[in-house]
Amino acid sequence: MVISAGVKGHASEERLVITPTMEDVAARAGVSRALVSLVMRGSPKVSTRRREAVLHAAEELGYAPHAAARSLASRNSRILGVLVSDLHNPFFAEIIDGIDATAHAEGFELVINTGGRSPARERAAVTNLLSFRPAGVLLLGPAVPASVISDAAARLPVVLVARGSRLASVDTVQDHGKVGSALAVDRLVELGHGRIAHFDGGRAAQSAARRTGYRTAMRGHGLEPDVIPSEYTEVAGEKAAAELLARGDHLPTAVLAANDVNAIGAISTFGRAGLRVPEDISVVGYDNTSLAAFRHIGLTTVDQPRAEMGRLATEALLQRVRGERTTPVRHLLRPSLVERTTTGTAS
Amino acid sequence: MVISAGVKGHASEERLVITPTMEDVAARAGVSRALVSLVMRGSPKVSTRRREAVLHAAEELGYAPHAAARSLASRNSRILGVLVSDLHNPFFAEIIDGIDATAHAEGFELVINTGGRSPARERAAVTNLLSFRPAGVLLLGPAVPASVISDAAARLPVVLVARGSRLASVDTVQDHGKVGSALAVDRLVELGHGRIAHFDGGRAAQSAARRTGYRTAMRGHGLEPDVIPSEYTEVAGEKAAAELLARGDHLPTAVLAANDVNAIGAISTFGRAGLRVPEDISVVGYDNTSLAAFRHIGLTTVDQPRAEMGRLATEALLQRVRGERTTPVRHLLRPSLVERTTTGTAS
DNA sequence: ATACAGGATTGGAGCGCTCTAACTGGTAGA
DNA sequence: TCTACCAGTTAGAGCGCTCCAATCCTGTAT
Repeated sequence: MVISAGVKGHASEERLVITPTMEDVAARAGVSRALVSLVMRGSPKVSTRRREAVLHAAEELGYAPHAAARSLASRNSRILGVLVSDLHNPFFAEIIDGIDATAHAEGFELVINTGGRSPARERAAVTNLLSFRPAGVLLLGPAVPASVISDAAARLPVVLVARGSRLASVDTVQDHGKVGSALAVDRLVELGHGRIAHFDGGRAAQSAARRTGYRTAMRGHGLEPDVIPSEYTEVAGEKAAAELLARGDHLPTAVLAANDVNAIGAISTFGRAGLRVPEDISVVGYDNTSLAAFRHIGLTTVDQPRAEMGRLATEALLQRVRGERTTPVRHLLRPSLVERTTTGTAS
Repeated sequence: MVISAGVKGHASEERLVITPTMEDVAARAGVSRALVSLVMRGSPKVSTRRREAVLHAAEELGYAPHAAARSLASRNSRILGVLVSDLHNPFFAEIIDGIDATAHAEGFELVINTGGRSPARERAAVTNLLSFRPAGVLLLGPAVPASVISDAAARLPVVLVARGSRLASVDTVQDHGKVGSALAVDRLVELGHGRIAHFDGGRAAQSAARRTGYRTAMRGHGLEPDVIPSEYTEVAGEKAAAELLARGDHLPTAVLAANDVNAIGAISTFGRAGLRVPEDISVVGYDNTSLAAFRHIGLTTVDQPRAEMGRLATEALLQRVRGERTTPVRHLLRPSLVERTTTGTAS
């Protein structure tokens, strides 16, 4: 049986501490640990004299609060978990950019995990994320079954980006693909185009919405839709363009591509075939990736406000975290058309 | 004075616990908390019967260990801190991709922080990162003063990516800019080029190495270096190309641009001036961003293996974390030339 | 001088976990 | 029968912090 314990000691010894604790700062400033805690949390009920003494001591020791200890003791965390289905995809990178800015402005840190496009790995990633007991999580384009999402949502606030949900406990942020396509079609019609083809994105995310929007808009103008199955890649864009060219005469005068990369593929095929863009054929992309902005390319495209999506998702999450809202929010972002040099009046 | 404390109680009550703790699992499995801890850490010294009982109880309760409590108690963490000077830049996004893969394979999680190109914000970000008491930190292209780096390195393993250091306590991972430039020059000379200009990257990172490599290689071939000050942007590339054109006759037959984006700017200016690439002038980029690979662009460029850099950086960091090495490592990655369609024989 | 208010400060318990040392109940050797 | 041993298990302290309640001031009113 230990008789005399209690001599904490290490704080009073003036040896160099590798990673100082609150106790060390308190000893150096000649105050209690609790007071240091108050100062570190910016409490107003500390006298100026003590506050300065504490800050000075902390500075000298190079002290920074231990986040894990802090969140353990306070039973809440300043961490937001982020699951990205694919970090490689710049689309998500730019959304994270928006999340990052908003979260940091509100004093939250990000713990980022990737799913690598595999539902099994994503599931593990979610469990991992939850082990940090974050204040909430943001799932970017997750491929996990809905049950994983509802389980998580039962424990903490969850926001889905680029994926829908019917759960009342989760918020969602997506772009309005139908509107985006319609925007492009409307403008092309305005420019005098009547034969407008659409290269679609196959079974990939958002593809159906864009296709439907295209069809509806065409019919609204009394025009016949002309969908050519394609994919979200450059090669698929080249292939779809080649199919179009193989028709011979009566070519469309404009193409709404599946996305930017697909549009660029189409443009190179048209170019090799001797067609000038936009004089002979107009091309519109989708996403407004940084790619589209290069003068060398100058792609007219539908802008999907990715950073904005990140911001909205984070704000929605923080509202739940703070308990300001319990009803679900469904953000459907309004896309906009960015006109550059690949569109012109119909020939 | 409290006489009878000790009745923790909450574990034995069978009510639904929102976020179960080890205590809850122990109560349900009919064992001690310590045993649950052993099971969760995969200790071999637990009987099969108990192990299964514990895992079963954990499964039923949906229990996952609390990472913060775990790292607080064990005094070490499974977190790696990552500071990105600019998440917006795809160059870093791809490096993070490599870091992410390696770290997760080794069971580490990433806490990512951005500096937003401002040394002051980066400094704050480093402090923030350290508050998580990560096992180590990776600084990607940091702009902070060297003192911040050495302070951090005094506390934990630090690896610098895309920045050099003389500190024995930090490892560095960079690409060998001199070699990359030389590679491009050598190949151009092989193609018969004699007048090769270089648009440089000004004061930005890696710029000096690339410039020096260019100069040395040129002199090695008995050729006169011709450096035109520029920057890592498309606009700067356009401007440098215009300067070149303004010289009138005796134009170079090839240009080694500062980077890919700079090269694309140069190509558009050349194109507008009626020069064909590569028939009239060859252009080589640097970085091999995804941009360069587009067939529409087909840029010949020097490849910098970004994912590989992320992997090497993470491995170096983990070696230090595990105490396997204390001597510094300086990775100088060997770049390679990727030939596409913007280079040809000298006219 | 005495009481009191209210701001400033502090002790101590406890967050969920790990880790050491100690304990348990067999089993085997003397 | 006694001791030794060992795999399996557990109690208890403590990681660095927050938060509550209790205590200590200091100035002002009485």
